[in-house]
Amino acid sequence: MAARGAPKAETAAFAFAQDEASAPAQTPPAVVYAEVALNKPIPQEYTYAVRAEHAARVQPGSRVIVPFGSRRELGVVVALRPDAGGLEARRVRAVLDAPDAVPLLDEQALQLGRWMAGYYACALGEALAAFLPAALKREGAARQTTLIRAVCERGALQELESSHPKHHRLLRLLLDVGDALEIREASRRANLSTAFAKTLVQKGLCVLEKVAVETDLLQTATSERAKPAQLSVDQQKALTAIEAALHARQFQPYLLQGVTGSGKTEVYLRAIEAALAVGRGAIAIVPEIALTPQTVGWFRGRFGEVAVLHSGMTEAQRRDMWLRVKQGRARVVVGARSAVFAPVADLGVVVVDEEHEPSYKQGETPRYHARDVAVVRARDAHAVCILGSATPALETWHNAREGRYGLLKLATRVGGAALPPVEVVDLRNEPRVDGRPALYSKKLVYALQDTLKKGEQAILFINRRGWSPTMWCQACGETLRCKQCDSALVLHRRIGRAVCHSCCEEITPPTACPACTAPKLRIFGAGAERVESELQMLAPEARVARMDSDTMVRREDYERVLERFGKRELDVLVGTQMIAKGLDFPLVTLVGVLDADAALHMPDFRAAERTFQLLAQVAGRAGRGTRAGRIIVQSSMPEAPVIRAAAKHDYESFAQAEAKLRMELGYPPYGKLVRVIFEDEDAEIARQGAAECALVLQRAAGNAPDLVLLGPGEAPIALLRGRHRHHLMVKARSAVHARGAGEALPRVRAALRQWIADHARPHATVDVDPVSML
DNA sequence: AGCACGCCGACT
DNA sequence: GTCGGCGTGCTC
Repeated sequence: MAARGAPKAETAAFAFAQDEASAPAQTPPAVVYAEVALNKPIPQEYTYAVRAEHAARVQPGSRVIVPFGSRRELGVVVALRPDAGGLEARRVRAVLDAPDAVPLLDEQALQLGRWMAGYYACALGEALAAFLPAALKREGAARQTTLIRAVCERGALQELESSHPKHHRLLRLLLDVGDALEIREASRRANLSTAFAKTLVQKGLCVLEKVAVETDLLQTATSERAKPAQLSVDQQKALTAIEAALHARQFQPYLLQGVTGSGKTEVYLRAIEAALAVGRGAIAIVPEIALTPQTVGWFRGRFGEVAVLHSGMTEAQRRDMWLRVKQGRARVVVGARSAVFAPVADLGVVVVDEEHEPSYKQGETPRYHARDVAVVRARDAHAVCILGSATPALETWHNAREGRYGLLKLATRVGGAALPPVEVVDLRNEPRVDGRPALYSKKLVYALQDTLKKGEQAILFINRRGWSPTMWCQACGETLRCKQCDSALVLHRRIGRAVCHSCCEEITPPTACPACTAPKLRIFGAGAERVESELQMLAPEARVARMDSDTMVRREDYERVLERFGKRELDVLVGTQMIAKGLDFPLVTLVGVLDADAALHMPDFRAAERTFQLLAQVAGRAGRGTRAGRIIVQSSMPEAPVIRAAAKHDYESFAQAEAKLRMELGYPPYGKLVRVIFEDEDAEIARQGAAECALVLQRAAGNAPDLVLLGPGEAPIALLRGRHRHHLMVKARSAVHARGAGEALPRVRAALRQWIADHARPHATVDVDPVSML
């Protein structure tokens, strides 16, 4: 909420003196006072006087411009009061402006914001900032956006390569896109500030374009999805339950569990239809990666006026969409994570598709989980919340089992196609190449050749970008690491650079070991780039495309590749996460997972769950047509229970086994986690801060039963962007199961808040219900 | 988070 | 002598 146009030379003292001098004589008196929440990590609201001229426009939920120190800030009014609440009158400053004729946030939004601030331990203003599109968080709504376009040849890259690596990265992105990009968007994608874009313009390599783009990028897409005349028995049952709750105006969360192809989407669409029929609105959130024109098209095709909120849109477009919803011109919203906050009046249905997706957790403040916000929002609105998944998060599974969520199961695939069998290949038994397991097992190679011979298609999945994730020196054993992050650099051959996947920083790969100067670095391991390349050697005649965030720079790239794949102009898709979801091609009869263990090795109690979900999702891509499918999963630990359960498509037995472990260890859903991350440029300060804070928390906890402090210790990513990281974890048994934790946890949280308030360094971040432990 | 104020080291 | 480092404290 940085306000623009702040008076340049005005100091705090000067502004204060001026207010004071003019207040009694000339300024009209305040008619009311406003509590204003600012988007800053200050656990407090501020009181401002409201003069008569602004009174009508200053309501709870209104945005206001206020003086704050020496600056102007945009904040949100969270309450009005008749007096300044015992605050010394001369210390109260006045609201400068109120831009909205009508409050942008309603009472329910403020209530949800308060819940978020309390639950996720952030300031109210930070929570409320999540409700507004970026363009409305700044003073003076932008009527136009600035786009940047590269106007040079690729040759210009070379000059920047070693001297200005950041400019090089940004310019390459722009050249790859080959089109104008919003300046903010381009900078965000290159993980840079907008300053670098401006330098490129100054050098004459790029130009800026001011455009008043108001059109919806995805508007053109309406994909027909035939409305089935008849629902399956399970679908009908689910819908009947949903409609009953909807008509009773009763809060009801549901877990809608069904494998891919079982018809969850049709249930969402009918539920939304039912909400509209009784005059209520609806929100559907889907993982960012699944928010394709096709998905949006299903909703547009059925409902016509659908607002889409998506990160691929410009700020102006998102602002317009948001306002369209606010004005009630669109009653159905489809969007990614942040769309849970869409200002839909009289919400009847909230859908969270693929509710287990970790991307629903926001990585920055406010660190909310969109699925959990959806449930709370539905509760406040007396709405139905539908959480859909084939492989629910264990938390959701548990809630359904305990009866807190209704369970709606879709048992069969529509059309009755059976899930194809999974064949697990033990990589340890494969002949070694260079002392390392081969990338492709013999079984996978044969299956691929067979598939190609039959004119069918295949999908190969590897959960890593780039060519090779490790470059190491045989002489001294060192691996090449990012200086800023300490994580291993990944070789990307196409661009000929070594890239840090943590901070996006990249270097030209050195020819000699930086540590011991031995002349050669060896390459070890594989990413999508290498998988693709090796495939070309194994099956030279195969027409292959790679889909990962390196090759899919533009939205159109993605669409075009899928279109070609659908038209059988391609035989094999190689890709990362990006191809794990949603693809529905009847001629795909083979799915290969090259390294099923990758996710299992993550330092995370959810590693097994992730692995299961990933395998199930990828497996769902095969055999969707009439021909039988095959799934080949390569693993170095095929006896692991997760792999075995995944091979049998047996979610329930996996969930039960996993639940047992979680219960024993007190992890979610049987316990609650709060993670605190301590960061500082100085490793010692980070370490000591963590240790000291841990001690304070331990004291606050006393010897409460069922409340455990884990750590402190180095975070798995111990160095990120030049900041050393330590962390600790508070683990509390769920109140239902525990005695004592109910009181101890709030006590610990209060102590934590206090400690953070008292210490500027190291910087501490609180992550409630963390989803990543890195 | 900014940002101003305030107190100690290497420069014209 | 001063410019500038970043610790500390405040913002209605």
